Amino acid sequence: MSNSKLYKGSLSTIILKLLAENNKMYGYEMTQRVKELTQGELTITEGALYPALHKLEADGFLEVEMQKVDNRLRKYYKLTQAGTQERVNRIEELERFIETIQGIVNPKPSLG
Amino acid sequence: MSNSKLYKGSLSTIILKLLAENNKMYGYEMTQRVKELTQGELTITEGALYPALHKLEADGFLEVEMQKVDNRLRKYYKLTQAGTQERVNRIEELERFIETIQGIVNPKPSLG
DNA sequence: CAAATATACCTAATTTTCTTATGCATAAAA
DNA sequence: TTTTATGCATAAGAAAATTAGGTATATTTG
Repeated sequence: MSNSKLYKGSLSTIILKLLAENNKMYGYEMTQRVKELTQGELTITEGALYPALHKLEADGFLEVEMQKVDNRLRKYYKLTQAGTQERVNRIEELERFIETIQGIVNPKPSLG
Repeated sequence: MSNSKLYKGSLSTIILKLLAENNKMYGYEMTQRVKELTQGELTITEGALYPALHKLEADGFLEVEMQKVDNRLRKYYKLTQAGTQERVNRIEELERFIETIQGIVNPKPSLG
């Protein structure tokens, strides 16, 4: 039941935000963290996550570091300097969107 | 400058919300209303709007009424009964998304 | 009066960003 | 031993935008 719809365009912002708070994370870890943070409301699918990570890396916002744990390979991502700046922009944009859409969904009556 | 990004998936919710408050509206009017409501922050492009209106109509959520004003044709849309219900669902979904994403962007520290 | 802007609709090509469905591999649990 | 969990990946397809046109009338501006 439930499971909030992921509005297209918000995923990479979520990734940048997670990495800003955790220094380095690997893909699978992100899917689990989002489940925790949202009490299961939001599920990041791997089909969406991995291509998004690759794109952020190609754009120079993330850098990669491989690590073997329990004989399984993990691909750790962390923010580059450009990624740190991009995160600020994206969060700002997301917050502006939320304010903006609340101006439509919960319009304040004009004064006067 | 500015102009908030429209997260993909939110447009039809905006349309349903506008029609719930204005009984009937035509496309061009919606683009202007959104500009007003958001102080120019959000611009609904016609390339996005018209296909979205057609889809909502095809899905049975909107009905159409033509009207000629000043020798120009207007296509007024209004909610059907199904559309009125759909509006409730979509607004709910959007608000759940906003709460959910704020749980990620502004996570509350766990108690204890 | 001519040109630009505003009003009003539309669509087609392309791009972005998902979902769904796979595939591979190792480890732990049932 | 089969399922679930961990961990990566991609490919086909769908959804929903952007961008860039097109048509037509009315109004404003230089």
